[in-house]
Amino acid sequence: MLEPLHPETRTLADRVCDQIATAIVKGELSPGQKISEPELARNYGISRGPLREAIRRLEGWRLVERKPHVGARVVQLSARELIEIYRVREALEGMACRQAATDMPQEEIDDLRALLDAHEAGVDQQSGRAYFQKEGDLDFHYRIVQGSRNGKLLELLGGDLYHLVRMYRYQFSVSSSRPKRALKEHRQIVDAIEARDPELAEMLMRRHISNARKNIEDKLNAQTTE
Amino acid sequence: MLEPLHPETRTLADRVCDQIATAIVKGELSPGQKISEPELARNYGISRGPLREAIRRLEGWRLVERKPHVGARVVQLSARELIEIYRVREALEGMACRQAATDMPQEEIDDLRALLDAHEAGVDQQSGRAYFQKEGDLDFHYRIVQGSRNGKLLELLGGDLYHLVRMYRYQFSVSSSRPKRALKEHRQIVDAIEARDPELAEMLMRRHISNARKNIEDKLNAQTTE
DNA sequence: AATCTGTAGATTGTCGACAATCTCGACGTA
DNA sequence: TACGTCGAGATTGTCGACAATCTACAGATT
Repeated sequence: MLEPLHPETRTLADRVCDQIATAIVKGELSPGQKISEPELARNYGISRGPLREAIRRLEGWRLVERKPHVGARVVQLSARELIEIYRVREALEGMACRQAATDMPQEEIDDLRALLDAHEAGVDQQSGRAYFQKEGDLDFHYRIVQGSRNGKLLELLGGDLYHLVRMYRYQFSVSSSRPKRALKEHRQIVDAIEARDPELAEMLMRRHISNARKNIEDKLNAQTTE
Repeated sequence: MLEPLHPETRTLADRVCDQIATAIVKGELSPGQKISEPELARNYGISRGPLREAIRRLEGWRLVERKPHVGARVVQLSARELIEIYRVREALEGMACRQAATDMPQEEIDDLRALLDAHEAGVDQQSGRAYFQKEGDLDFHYRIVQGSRNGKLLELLGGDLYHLVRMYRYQFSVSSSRPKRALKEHRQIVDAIEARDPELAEMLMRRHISNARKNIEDKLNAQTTE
């Protein structure tokens, strides 16, 4: 049984969907910007059929909003929505963390510790700082959700919400202005999971995300007030 | 300013998407059944273009699963997935209920009580029993999520999860074999919300959904063991 | 000047046709 | 008989063209 030699087994619409999603997350397509089907089709070198299918899926991921007979626009998340997302994360990831304390295999816990070590090295030195603070943090959270062994949870957090949070981080470029503090909280969480203490693990995760939310709220208030 | 007289302002793909979603939820399209694009297109009297877009969105709603170059199938949710959904609901609706206790307007609380009265009347008499137990219960939960005033929460619970739970109820036709008990729990929840007691409201909702989950687990175990 | 109307252009929605890929049964070989 | 190969048919993926709708600007009217 050979792995697919054909370099592209996935469909055009699938690939373009990922490309557009990345472009939106990284801000190459500005929030609120109108999405012109003919233009995008030319850019990606495909016809409008697959492109429209890709847009339909992005709509499901809440990365674009569509009005019939008018067109699609890149979502523009408000401060309010961002706070809402963090409240949802608090509930969901709190639960994920509790279940991870029960079901996450020791091997994955070890990997998680290794990840944190890498983060620490990245925080100390200037190089790679952006990466570890932006995507690395999400990677940590993602792994814990995986550890919960709850597929629906992974779908929700790893799907819609994950994209939106990544998008927010790139847009506001507020890569967690409290890296050392966050790293310490991460270590506490892993400790609780390894100690197989579900209550503590959930509590720590909720507090961790709650702290992040308050941090954002303060920044947004400062921006608005100044 | 007139409301649209044009009977159908929505797009073909949108309408067909809803039609197919309903058909799946009600079991007219069996779980696991293959979705033939040419056949469905003929049935609904449209071409394959809009149909494919509809399928793409259904895929986002987790009502169908698609494999490239093979086709789409109606999802078939396992007992495990069903339990997972209920655990997610426990976390999310618990939070929704807590926020509803803070932010839900008195007017909506009154409406909610009226809804419960209607349910009680429906439970007593045989007629309409199926409705109140199936959709009525979901209606109750939906309104509380609305009361939380958290848009993301409404998207998550009112989107993917809502469809899947409805689908499960039709498929297994286990319309809550504990209607009186459930109704009593509903009333307690509304009381807690009206008393503006967030902690109690969350706790009661979590226990309510947890009870429903255990109820399902027992039934599934009985089915498997017998 | 401000508002309304109507037309031109562009964009979105829909369709049918063609190409690429998969499915499944027939055939041949060990 | 069991297994692998091959090919016909059907299905999915992609494309370009046409129809329906919206947007924006120019001109007319009060």
